[in-house]
Amino acid sequence: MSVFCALSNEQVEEIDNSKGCNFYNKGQVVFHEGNRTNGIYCINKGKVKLFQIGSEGKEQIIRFAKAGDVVGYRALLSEEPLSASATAIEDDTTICFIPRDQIFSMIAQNPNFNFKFLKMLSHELGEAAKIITDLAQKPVRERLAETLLILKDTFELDEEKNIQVKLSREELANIVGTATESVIRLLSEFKKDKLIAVEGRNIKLLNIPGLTRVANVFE
Amino acid sequence: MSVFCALSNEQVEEIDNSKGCNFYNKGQVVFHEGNRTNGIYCINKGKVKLFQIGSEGKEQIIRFAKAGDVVGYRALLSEEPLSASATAIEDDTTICFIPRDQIFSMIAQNPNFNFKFLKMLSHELGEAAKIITDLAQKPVRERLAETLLILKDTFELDEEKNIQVKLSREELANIVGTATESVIRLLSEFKKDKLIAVEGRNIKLLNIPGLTRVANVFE
DNA sequence: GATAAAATATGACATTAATCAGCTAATTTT
DNA sequence: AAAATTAGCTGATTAATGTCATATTTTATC
Repeated sequence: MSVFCALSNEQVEEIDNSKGCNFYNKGQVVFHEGNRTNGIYCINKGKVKLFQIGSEGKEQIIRFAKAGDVVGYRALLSEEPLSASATAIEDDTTICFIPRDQIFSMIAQNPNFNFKFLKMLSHELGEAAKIITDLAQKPVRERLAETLLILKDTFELDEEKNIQVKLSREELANIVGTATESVIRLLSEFKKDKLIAVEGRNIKLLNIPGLTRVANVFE
Repeated sequence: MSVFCALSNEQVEEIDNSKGCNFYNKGQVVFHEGNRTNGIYCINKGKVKLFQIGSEGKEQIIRFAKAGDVVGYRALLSEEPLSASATAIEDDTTICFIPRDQIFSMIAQNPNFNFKFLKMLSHELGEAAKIITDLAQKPVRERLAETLLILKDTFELDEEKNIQVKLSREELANIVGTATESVIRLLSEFKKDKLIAVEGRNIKLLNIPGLTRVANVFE
């Protein structure tokens, strides 16, 4: 549920008047880690990945955002530089920029909007803690299975159980925190075990309970 | 800087009247992962560790809190169960509980207090993202060096450069995400390289630039 | 202060996963 | 359409780190 559903009609209109929309093709940069931001970005259409560059120059994907999601709010609210870069992972991704003052005045005026932000941030923080525990404790195989399940929850499956996002093997590796080759090998294992079907970048989840077992998730 | 410095004198007094303070000895549980919380916990004195239990029953330390810090706010604000457990890591740790209604009404009444929370949450989220990237990409040796530097920033050094917190090798391993034996071996390596001195649970940082180099941190 | 228990230390070994190399398939560019 | 680039795949090898066994030291308990 978007933070903006907390706004009144007038407030939505106010935002509509001040916001600027931009189009991005796959691979185009929305914002860059380390820069300052002066507002937040709302995904209207398409998908983006948020990632940091580690000390060896390797990309680490922190999270994804899709239509209805907001990115860049962390840096705005903490008044720190952007902690991650964002790039579109689909063509025709449409993103609106809402300037800082708009956001701050609405937080001040509208308690609901404010609580939505508090809730969103604290929820994200809980998700981050789970990821930390998994990265620290689970082997690669389990983390990959879990990543597939998280992608399912984030982007949903179509009628044929395909995860509704297309990622390269390398990008999957950059979520899981492993080498591209390991992802390739493990995906074929999952395929052999009839847990998934793979066609290029299309991944079909054939056996979700099975994947959940591999991921060793119990919630 | 504590969130409470945003409060007026009357508000501080109001909290003082409603809050309940408790004492905890080393090892005692402040709250338990999975439970609901109905307020937040302010550390008055002492130190606590926040941790999750991973799927194999292993503890993963997510963060620490010391006098002036607040814990339990994530679960309160997200209206989710507590994502971590908290236990005291020092004797005579004193913690006050501030009930939910107090907090929510102050957030609503006092924009400064509100922004402090937004800032604290979004800052934490940025720290979590860094930890994720490090866990995913850095080898154990670098992560241990970095952990020592983070402990230094959190708890500071005394006049003799000792980190002002006492942790077991196992606890260090549960921050780094490694085996206790690996921590033991790496600490002796660091000792041999004159980066640190170790006396029981006392760790002296002899060469911070050296440790920074090992941790491969560039900020 | 003796005994038990827990924490720390060390070595040998097993396992996981990264790296490297080479090869094939798929895209993109010209 | 050919050439070039990128992505995906596979096998062999190496390096990192976890596990297990055992010894030693420290701390807690009686």
